[in-house]
Amino acid sequence: MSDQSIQRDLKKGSAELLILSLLEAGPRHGYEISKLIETRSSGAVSFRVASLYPLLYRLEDRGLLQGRWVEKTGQRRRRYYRLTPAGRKMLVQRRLGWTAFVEAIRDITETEYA
Amino acid sequence: MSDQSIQRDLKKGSAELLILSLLEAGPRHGYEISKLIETRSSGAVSFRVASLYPLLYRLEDRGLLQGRWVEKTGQRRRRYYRLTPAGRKMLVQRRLGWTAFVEAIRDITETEYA
DNA sequence: GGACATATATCGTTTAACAATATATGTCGA
DNA sequence: TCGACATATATTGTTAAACGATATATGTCC
Repeated sequence: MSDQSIQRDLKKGSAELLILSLLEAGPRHGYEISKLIETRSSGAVSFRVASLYPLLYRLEDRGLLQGRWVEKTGQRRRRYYRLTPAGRKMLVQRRLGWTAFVEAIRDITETEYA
Repeated sequence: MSDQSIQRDLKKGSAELLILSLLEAGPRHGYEISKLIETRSSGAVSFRVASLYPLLYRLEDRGLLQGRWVEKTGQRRRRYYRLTPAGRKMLVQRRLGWTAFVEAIRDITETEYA
């Protein structure tokens, strides 16, 4: 397992939390979400389009997001997503789950020599 | 994506860190590692045997662990694994990578209303 | 008009955790 | 003695999420 695939696997469980969090403050479109993830993490984390767009579709299918096409002159068409009430509830759950998981990893991995 | 599969995916990138960490202090066998993960995390994290044993084989194949069969009367045979020098180096990398990842997630997801 | 950022779409590949199942031994109580 | 349970390792096939690659299309800037 390369460092790269570790990074890939690390992302698997956290992607949903990332998207929901970024939509908490208001609607955003896919490309914007992608760039936010990169810039806020200083490049440490990024999602490829072949991961991000299907993830948005899944979240919409599950009723956590609602998408809306917006077309303006001088811009490519964009699909803006906003959190549904169910999405907000799930965000709360995902934050709790992530915190608990990080704590569990710390409990397991902290050195015994400390 | 169910809560259960999220938990599954969360584990994907962290399993290697867990194993390497638990072998830092000395050799352990697979079943022991499995129980340690459960007890130290108070049941929050556990790996099934169909995940754990193949992972140990992969780590040994990659030269990060070295396994040794130990048979004692009054006990089932056990395979004890210890960290190789390469495994210790990898452990350092995995700790750094995990910390960086957790920080990145925090940077991306922290609420904008704070 | 050429390079690059913006913006979305999708096929096929990879791979790690797991459910299920199997084998085998030791312990403890009824 | 027999059944239940913990200990201990092994393996087959399934599932699902990120990604590489590729595609389409528009806006900007030199």
